Amino acid sequence: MLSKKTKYGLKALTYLASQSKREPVQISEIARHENISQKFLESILLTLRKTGFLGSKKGKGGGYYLIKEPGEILLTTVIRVLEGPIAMVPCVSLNFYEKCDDCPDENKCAVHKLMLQVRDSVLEVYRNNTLADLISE
Amino acid sequence: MLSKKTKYGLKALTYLASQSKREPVQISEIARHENISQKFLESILLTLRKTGFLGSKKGKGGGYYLIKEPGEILLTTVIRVLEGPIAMVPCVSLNFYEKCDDCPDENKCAVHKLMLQVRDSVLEVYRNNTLADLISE
DNA sequence: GAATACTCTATTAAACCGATAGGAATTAAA
DNA sequence: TTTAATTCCTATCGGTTTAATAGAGTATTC
Repeated sequence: MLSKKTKYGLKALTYLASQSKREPVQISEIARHENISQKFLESILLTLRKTGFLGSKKGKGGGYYLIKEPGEILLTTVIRVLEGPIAMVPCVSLNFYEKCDDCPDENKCAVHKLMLQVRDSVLEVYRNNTLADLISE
Repeated sequence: MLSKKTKYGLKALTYLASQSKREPVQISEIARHENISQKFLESILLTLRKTGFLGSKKGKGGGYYLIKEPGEILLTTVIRVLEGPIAMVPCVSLNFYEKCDDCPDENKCAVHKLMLQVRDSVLEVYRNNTLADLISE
């Protein structure tokens, strides 16, 4: 299941991407427009800023804005920041690899074999999509 | 993340599938061979029996066994039983569809658009694999 | 009838998730 | 210079899920 954090984060990003101008948009506006709990959204936008997707401006007239072009923001990176590993098991994760406790030999493991395929096919989807692709015309 | 339930279930199924004879295999043997908590595995095998993948025999010499050929067992069905929906959001699920509370229009939703693609690509992987494909030669 | 092994229900501990609270820091405008 | 608006940060909470365990119950074989 996709966490609400990721879901809300993606929605907020696309909302920002669909703005005609790159000017600060307030949390409250995004929350209202996307039906998201404002306080929860706060924490999400904060991590998106700390991880380099958003810029922010404090104080009156402040808000959040994209600091890259939507076409340059790959979904792989967004998902990894918000949701964590793309792989469904750590033993097939590219960025968060961990060996299984059980499982003496990965190459003979059915789960490993299957989840490798899943990882690759999901990864391809994410790699083929930027934020720009998600904005509906 | 894949739950341990699904992981263990898949391992148990492939272990049973790799048996030369379709004779009952005891829970304890599977648990030992795959490094799984026996009690936990018990409940998993029980649901696999109730959902038509396994047969069982009680008493001495009893155990669990496959009741279909490994080549006939699609991963889609196994995953749905053990893990639940394949889709990452209910609004793109084929078998467990639910509308989102937020989100006035699915067709304009970025998350929906993306997760549709993910669902399709994952589904293709599961559809192209049977239990037989997961057994290492 | 005794041993074996599946069946079922209940409980637990830990982890995670979504949401909330409250105040500190910063900025713009009056 | 004061006030209002807004992000920033930390802490916490209730609920749910997960993985595992315990133990009694039931069926079968030898």
